[in-house]
Amino acid sequence: MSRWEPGAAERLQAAALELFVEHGFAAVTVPQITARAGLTTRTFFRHFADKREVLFAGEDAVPPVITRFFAEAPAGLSTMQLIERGLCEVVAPRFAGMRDQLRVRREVVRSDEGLRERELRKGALVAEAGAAGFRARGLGELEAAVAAQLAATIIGTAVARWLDEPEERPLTDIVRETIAALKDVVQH
Amino acid sequence: MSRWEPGAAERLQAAALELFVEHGFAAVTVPQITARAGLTTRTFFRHFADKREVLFAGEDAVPPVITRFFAEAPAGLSTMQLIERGLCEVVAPRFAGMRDQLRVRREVVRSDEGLRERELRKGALVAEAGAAGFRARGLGELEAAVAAQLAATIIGTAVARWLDEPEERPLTDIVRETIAALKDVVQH
DNA sequence: TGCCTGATGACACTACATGTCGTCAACTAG
DNA sequence: CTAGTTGACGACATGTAGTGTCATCAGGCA
Repeated sequence: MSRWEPGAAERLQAAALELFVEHGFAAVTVPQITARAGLTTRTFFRHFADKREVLFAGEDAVPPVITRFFAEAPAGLSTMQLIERGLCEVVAPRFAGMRDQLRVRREVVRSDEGLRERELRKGALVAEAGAAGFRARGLGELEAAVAAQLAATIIGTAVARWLDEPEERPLTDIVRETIAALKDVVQH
Repeated sequence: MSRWEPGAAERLQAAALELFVEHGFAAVTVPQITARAGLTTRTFFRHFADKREVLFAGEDAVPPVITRFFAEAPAGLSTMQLIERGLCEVVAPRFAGMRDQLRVRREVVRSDEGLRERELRKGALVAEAGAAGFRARGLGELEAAVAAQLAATIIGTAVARWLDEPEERPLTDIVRETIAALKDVVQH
């Protein structure tokens, strides 16, 4: 048996989310979180770089997934085909079954400017991984940057709509609708 | 004659930028900034919500400009025409003559994650103003959100390239190149 | 002359974040 | 079986960001 209960980071995340929902992000202090998790303040900052990060841990795993997708994707696909495949086969499945949880989390993030900033930064890191992937496939700097931003726009908009709708339907459907809307906007 | 030297906010901005360039954003404390500007710490936070904001004050003026552009734009333009006009006639001129200054500022922002986050947030606020404008012109929720994100992608990518290039050339040219690249990516 | 307004100074205080050291279970080598 | 090592955590100290509150005083106004 261990000297401490295992899963410190997970306990901190759970305690933090509970408290944020109950009292709002700004009103919750780190000592309150650690008290609920049975740990000390110092330990919180060993697991998370700052108070906001406790809501985003795990998203660091996404960029490597993007990189792997590009490495494994078959050659000969057009940029937009690559985006659609990547979003529908790699990104969207990661959200499956998490809709309710994400809706809760989104309410917390929405309520605080600082959290919104962090969310944007995490998205930018994912987009940067995408841009690197496109460059690796031979796209020019400009085209790669644009393509990655397009992908980020599509998935961001699609997920927002997916969470907004009262009834859940497949995220991949919404991704494809968003791509269609984007093509429509660009073409006219 | 006034009891204090006028232009407190401007002095604080100038002092802050100087110090950030000299020592890096993280290494500079607010008391150091206010000492150079001849003010107190408390006064700094009266003018700027936080330490980062001193680099972004003034960008709050952009969303109203976007809103006005949409109100005054002639009817009958397609979405992409509207984006090109808005970026070339309203947004790009605001950057004219500021290239060297923006390059300095960008180096500072690049060096700090927190500043990058704030920059993304400011961009998101501008994009939201754009989305509202498109909605006001009759676009659906999804199309408006996508269109605004496209505009943000175009201007963001274009400005980055404008600042990267060794020789300065018209930002509007680069905007049009970026739009062309985007259409090319989407069409294939 | 006297009142009001607004920007600033002065001071106190909370919370976030970090550096450093001590502790002790679990693991590892011989 | 033992000695040394590792790693997660607690305990303590400290620095910086950010806020609330009240005092001060030049300039405007009646």
